[in-house]
Formats: sequence, C-alpha cells, structure tokens
Amino acid sequence: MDGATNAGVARIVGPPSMSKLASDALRTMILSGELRPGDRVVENRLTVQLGVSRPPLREALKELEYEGLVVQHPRRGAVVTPITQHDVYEIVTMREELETMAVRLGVPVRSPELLRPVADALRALERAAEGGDEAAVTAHGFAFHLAVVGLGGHRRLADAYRALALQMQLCMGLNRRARKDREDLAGNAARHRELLRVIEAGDQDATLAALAAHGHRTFLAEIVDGLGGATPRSREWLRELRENG
Amino acid sequence: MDGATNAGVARIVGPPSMSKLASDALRTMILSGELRPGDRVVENRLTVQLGVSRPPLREALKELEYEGLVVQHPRRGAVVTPITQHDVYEIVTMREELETMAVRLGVPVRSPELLRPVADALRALERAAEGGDEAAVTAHGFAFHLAVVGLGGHRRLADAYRALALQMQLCMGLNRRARKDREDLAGNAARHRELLRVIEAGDQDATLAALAAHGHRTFLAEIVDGLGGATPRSREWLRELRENG
DNA sequence: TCACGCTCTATTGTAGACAGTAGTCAGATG
DNA sequence: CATCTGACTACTGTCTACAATAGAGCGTGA
Repeated sequence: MDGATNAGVARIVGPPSMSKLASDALRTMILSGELRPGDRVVENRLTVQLGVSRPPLREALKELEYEGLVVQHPRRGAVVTPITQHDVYEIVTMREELETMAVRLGVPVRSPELLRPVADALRALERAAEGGDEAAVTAHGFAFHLAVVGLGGHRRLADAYRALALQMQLCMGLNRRARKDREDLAGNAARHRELLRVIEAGDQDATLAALAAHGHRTFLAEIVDGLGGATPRSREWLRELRENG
Repeated sequence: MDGATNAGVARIVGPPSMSKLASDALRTMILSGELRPGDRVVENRLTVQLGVSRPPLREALKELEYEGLVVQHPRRGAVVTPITQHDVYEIVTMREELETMAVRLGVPVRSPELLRPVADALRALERAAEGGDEAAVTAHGFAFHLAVVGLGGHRRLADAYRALALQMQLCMGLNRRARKDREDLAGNAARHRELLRVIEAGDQDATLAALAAHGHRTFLAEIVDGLGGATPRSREWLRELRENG
C-alpha cells in the first residue's frame, strides 16, 4: 500500500528518511499506549527523545494527523486524538462500509496469487495466537483485514481503510487492561481462517456475513462505556448495536 | 470540515499561517489547470513564486499529498498526481459509495436548519449559472455535494469525500477545453435544485436515485478516452457504465 | 476579596544554510 | 560506434537559529 508501488520501481533499500523513522516511532508509541489519547505532544520533548530535529518531526506529526492519530490545534500544539463515543461510531461504521465495498469489488478473487498476502497474514496471526502474544494477534488481525481490503484492487479505498484501522487500534488501546477476550485468541484465529476459507471459495455473501458476525461488537461495548462525547447519532447507533448483537 | 470544528472553538480570525496560505494557493494552481497532472513541483521555484519559505511549503505539499493532488517520490521531488483511467475509476466509485452512505445516514434530515449550508450552496450555484461563470458553477456544485454529505453528521466520511471531490476537480480540469456542457449550466442548476427538493422532502430513495442519475457519467466518457493506465477493473467498469448509461 | 491587566515563559511558526543523493551529460575505452 | 565510468548539477532532506504567539502566574487597583 506504500512506497513499494512507486512508479513501478521496487525499492529494496530505501533511504531511512528521518521523517519516516520519526512517524513510525510515534505511531508505535501511540498505538502501544505509551502516549494516550488526550496527551499533549510537545515537539521539543520528542526531538530529544527520538533524536531527530524539528522539521522531520513536524512532517511526522502531519502524517499522523492525516491518519487520525493526532490532532493539531493551530498555535497550541498537538494532542493524541481524544476519542469520543461519536468517534468510535464514526470509525466503526465507516470501516464496515469500506470493508463491505472492498469485498463486493474483490471477493470472487480474480487470480489465486492475490490471496497470498491474506494467507501470509493469517499464518502470522495463528503463530501469534499459539504463542499467546496478544498484541501481535491484534496487529496481525488488522493486517489480515487490510489484506482482505486489498483484494478490492482499489488503492484509495485501502488507504482510507488503513487510517481507520489505525484509529481502531488506538481505541482498542483504551481498554487494554479491562479487556478480557484473552481467552479468545484461538477463537480469533479460527474466525479469521474461516474468513479466508469463504473468500477462497469465492462466496461473496458468505464473506460479508462472516465479516458482519466477526465484528468487534463485543469489545466495543466495553470501550464505549468509558467515553464521553456522545451525540444523538452515536447513542442511537449504540442502542441498535446492543439490540441486534 | 476543517478548523472550524476544532475543539468547539470557532476561530473567526485565524492566523494566516503561511502553510495554509501556501496550500490554498497551490490547490488553486492545480485545480485551475495552471499546474497540470504530471508536472513537476519544484520546491525552490515555488518558494520564490509564492513568497514563502521552504518549511511551510513542504507542509503544504504534504497536505496536498494527502488530498491526493500531488504525489511525492522519496528523493525525487513531487509531481501533480498523474491521472490514469484506473484513478478515475477509483475516484468515481468511491465518491459514489461515500455519498450514498452519507445520504443513508443523513437524509431524513434531523433538523431543518442543517439544510442551510446546502441551500446556501445552491443559491451560489444558481447565481453563478445565471452569470454564465462556468468555473464557479463547477466549484459551487462540489460545495453543494459536500454540504449534502455533511448532512450525514460523519466527519471522517466528509473528510474523505472532500479529498475525492478535489481529485474529481483535478480530473475535470483535464478536459476543460474539450468540454462542451456549457449549454447545460441552467440544467445543472435545475438538477441540484431538484436534489435539494427531494432531500427536504425527506425521501431517501428519491435522493439516492437523483444522485445516481445526476452523476457525471456523461462527462466521464470524454475524460477517460484521453487517459492511459487502464486496468482490467477500470475497463470493466467503463464498459458497464457505457451500457447502463 | 475579586477582577483586571501585565509580564514572562514555554512552545510553535518561519527562515536561511548546509549536506547528501539522484539524475544527467560528457568523455574515454572496448 | 556502443557502452561504461566519471564528474557535475539540481534538487531534496535535515539542521540550527530567530521571531511571534498563546497561556499562566503575579501584582495592582477598586
């Protein structure tokens, strides 16, 4: 989804590019929970912490802003995106919409080798599940879904999906402690394997159904309770979610 | 869709922020056709042209990159996004998808005053149509659709839609000369008025139908013919489009 | 005691300069 | 004559330094 497709030139050894290093480091800090939503992100502090100068750091911040992980207030600095209930509503609904669109576009998959990224992600996920590495399972789970979306052959769609997936991970970091789906690691892997199976079978409807069932609805309820920023819309959505799920 | 919603603080008089000035100027240059797809965007040249220094210009470029108007190759500079046939396919399909989602969310409109931005855009469009200002009609047309999408009350959706609308305008700049829908200015305004009417009536299905009929299918055919970069997917899409339209 | 204004500090926005890399063209060699 | 190698040029990536702004804290006056 990134530089590998640049003008058809496969860059094996890319220039490390301080900006990219900084943005990757920052992203990791945020998704790992080292920086929590609402925390201020002060430029000078991070420059000494990451060992880069301010210009590349500012570029990194701008990149994360477009990924939705930080927000920048004009003259008051940057903050890790504070997540409201309405934000969760937006992230989840749009993510579902895009994933659905991708499946409609891509699921009777055109050539079998396109499935390799999906299969690779699944293997990594299963390995992580066996090893009991919860964080890795989450990460590979997102990679799996991203790969599925990639089947649509729609770059803009995949990019938008990726940003939403990142924000979703940000949300999940909120209740890492409170989360108790640890027992579900094996089940998680199994659900993903089933998903790959129906995709391989070329059954679009079954894929959509599996995605709908496999959504993060269970964990959503836990997250949302601890959040403010509800809107009529988000409340309505949450109510429907609880009734139907 | 922008700073006006920042933390609930309405910034009346914003700091001009060289970056924003630069990005606005650049956007205008690109959408007006002064810079055409494929043109290199050299930083030093623009700094003297716009009168800003390189850091803010680089921020502006990054902003435009996330809007999809320029692409940056790692150590080789930026170019105005070259539009391929597949790009048009992506832009149009995703735009339709997002607009549909927004209408599903927003169209039995919750409170009448939400329609004001839509009505304002329509008035501006009609004025421009009467004046025969073709460019203004196009711009206000996009503003109208953006306002319609805003009815969904879904910020992330609206942001994504805005980026796609910009890219759409970039495409339209491609065949400004060849375009001969000038006679359609009044009809254009009429279609938008009809759209507002069904929205006001709260008829979701009629709104969706009006949007589907009102799409830019006619002009798309003209654009696409001059483009390379076709893919199996884009070819298929185009064929269906021509059969059904 | 409270409200208002001022100063001061922390932090961001911007500028200019330097270094390193990619692309290009000329020259030499087979 | 073709091809490879070398230096050159232009551009980007990065850094340090300066200017300007917003927020906090304190002092003064009513």
